[in-house]
Amino acid sequence: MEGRNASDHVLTERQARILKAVVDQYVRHASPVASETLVREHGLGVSSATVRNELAELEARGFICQPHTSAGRIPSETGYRYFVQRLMAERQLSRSERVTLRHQFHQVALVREEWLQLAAVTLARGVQAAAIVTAPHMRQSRLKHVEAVQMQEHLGLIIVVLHDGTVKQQLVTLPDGVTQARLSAATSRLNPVFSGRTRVEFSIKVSELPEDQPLSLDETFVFSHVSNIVKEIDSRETPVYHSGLVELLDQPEFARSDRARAIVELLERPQTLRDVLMPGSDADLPAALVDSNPVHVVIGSENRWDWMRECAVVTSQYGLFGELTGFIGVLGPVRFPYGVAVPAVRYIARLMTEVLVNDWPSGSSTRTPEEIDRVS
Amino acid sequence: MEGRNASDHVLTERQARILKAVVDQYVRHASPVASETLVREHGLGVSSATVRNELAELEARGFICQPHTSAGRIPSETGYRYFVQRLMAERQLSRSERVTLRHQFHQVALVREEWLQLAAVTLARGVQAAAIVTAPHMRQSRLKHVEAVQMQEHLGLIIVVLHDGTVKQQLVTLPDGVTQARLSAATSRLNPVFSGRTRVEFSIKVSELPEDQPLSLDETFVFSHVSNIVKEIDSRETPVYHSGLVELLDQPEFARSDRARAIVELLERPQTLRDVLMPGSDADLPAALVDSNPVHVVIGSENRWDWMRECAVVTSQYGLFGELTGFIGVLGPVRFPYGVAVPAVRYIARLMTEVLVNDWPSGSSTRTPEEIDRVS
DNA sequence: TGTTAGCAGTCTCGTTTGGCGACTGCTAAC
DNA sequence: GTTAGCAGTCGCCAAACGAGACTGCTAACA
Repeated sequence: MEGRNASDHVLTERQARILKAVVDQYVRHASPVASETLVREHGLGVSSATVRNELAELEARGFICQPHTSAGRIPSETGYRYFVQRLMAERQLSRSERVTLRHQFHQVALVREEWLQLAAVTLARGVQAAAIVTAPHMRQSRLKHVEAVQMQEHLGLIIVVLHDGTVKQQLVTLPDGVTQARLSAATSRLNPVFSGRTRVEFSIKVSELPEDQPLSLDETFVFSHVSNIVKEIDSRETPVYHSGLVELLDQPEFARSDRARAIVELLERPQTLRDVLMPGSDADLPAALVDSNPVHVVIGSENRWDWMRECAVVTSQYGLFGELTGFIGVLGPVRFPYGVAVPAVRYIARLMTEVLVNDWPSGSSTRTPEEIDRVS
Repeated sequence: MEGRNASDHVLTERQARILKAVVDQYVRHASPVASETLVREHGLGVSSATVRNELAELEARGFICQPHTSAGRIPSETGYRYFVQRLMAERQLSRSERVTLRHQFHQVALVREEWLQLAAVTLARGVQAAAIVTAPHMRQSRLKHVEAVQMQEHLGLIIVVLHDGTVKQQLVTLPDGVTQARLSAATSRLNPVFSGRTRVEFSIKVSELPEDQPLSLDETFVFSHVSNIVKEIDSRETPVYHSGLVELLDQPEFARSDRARAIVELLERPQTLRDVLMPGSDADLPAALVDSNPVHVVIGSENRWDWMRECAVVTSQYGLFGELTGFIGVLGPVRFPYGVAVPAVRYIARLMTEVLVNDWPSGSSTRTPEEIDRVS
């Protein structure tokens, strides 16, 4: 081991070809790859001895390593990282795949739960790994409309509709003598105050009412309940959907039952999943990656948690940035088909943004599907 | 092997004690139990040789078996079945456990999703196995109330409230010129027709309107959308919640990765989960079990599917029978702590029924918590 | 007739051993 | 700089072995 490392200088073209071949081969077959195999299956045009010399060089510089003396080589994390940034061929989705996907997505776009579940299932199947999707979330919910319905003598239902399409209802106990008419009167005066405002904003608005028009008892009753409901929505964690646990368990890395257990435990904990999806601060990333809708790749020990050093994640964000956004990602072993995962995550994120923008009530953008396909 | 079998005659009291000891011991330690161990840890008051003789008898009659010649005994399915029906000591929940549980359940009773998830998590933790819960489901939804809200010029939201507390909304495209006032007019005429009726009933009611008061265009518009929404609810599968996959994977039976895979695949398929929970026809069960809220125990090859012959399930139904019901159950290996699972499932089912009856809008029963505790 | 001690017999499981095969690194020739 | 050839290393696997765990049986005993 000399003091050289990956950043000393770039790889020769042949070294790069060999490294790429090693990664491709290992990702496919999950067992250390031999020099012989490389020349046989990757048409390198040189003998295995030459390849062995190059492999020794690549190993000395930290791109690959040997599990033991007489085994083939496997990529190191440095090797994967170099592969992802410079060598990887992204496998684009075919035109017909994209048409099918868009069709499916728009079809279920209005049922939030199914829509997000579809995204997770699609990603998981496409990449053969576990996919995770968080629901789109507004930093501060804006109200659209409020209804109050009397259901029995003392039982009412308050329904809150948000700008992002969320509908939330809560059963409440009604004071004596409250009727549907009184509830309707209250909501019809409150709705103009609520509409388009966040929780804090409408609290202020109510406190600014002229002294000669204070809220009636009924109105105060509805107002306080609505305020509580919205408060709860704002503080609540967005739901997380996932799919593809089976695909993950099929990978040899998770055949050992303790690893399987760890993965299952991870996927059963929504809070941890959310943490996995949220990238760290973008500050330390090269500016080129930050511009629009970047796809983040985190490999092995680059993860924030030690227990994830055997895993890789590919994540992205979708939606209207700073407004209504969610996260999606795929999770797999470090030996991960990055060339499939990265474009898949990128495309699904674009597609979800498109659906959010065009099919949801608060949408205002008019980008067409064709435009989106062209950039992706 | 002689022609004798379990039903020839009952076991002697000592044989029963020994069988019970074998099951208890095996359920706890998951390894074949030896005659020596039985006398040492279960105070049988006879020598191991005597126990060996009895074990030979029990084996001849099919209650236990040997994995191989020089191993201890493990219960056969017949053995487990006999244990469950005649020997099992049900471990009742303590008073404080029950108080805590009821408190938790009532606290989240109004948020359906959390309530069902809580049931699954509680069961899974209590039994150390996987728990499955289906949402309560009405055979035919009855409407309570309908709202139609204009959100943008051509965008409306139709909100349907059902008797069982379900709220379902759908975005619709509004015809030209429709206003909030016209929508409100339509719903205020339709609500009396809808209220308390099933989908089929209100279709009939509408067709019976006098000729001089036909539905207006707006009313027809709302009516057809409501009809579709309810139709979809009626035909839709109820959601299924589950928990405890990790607990299951910790059992030695599922250490082998192919078995783990099978279980994970099962739990990821809602439709299969529903099938697992629904008991077969009750017709072939002894009448004593059918009376009220029976707990079903299905062991190994008694299951309807061959791939579940390594599993046992303990299930029950909750809710208002024939009206608004759901299913709950726990799933584990055949080596299952039936003595814990059966009372746990029974109690949670009672508790869920209680919550459904007292905290939900359509409730009418007035059974008190104390009464429920007394019978359980 | 039922119970018990003692013992031979059987089978699993963990460990050891040895051979095979898969690669590599090195050397020397081209 | 490239290649053939070869010695050396190590994981993997199957066979062999010994220890340990229980049983079933036999014969003695209450």
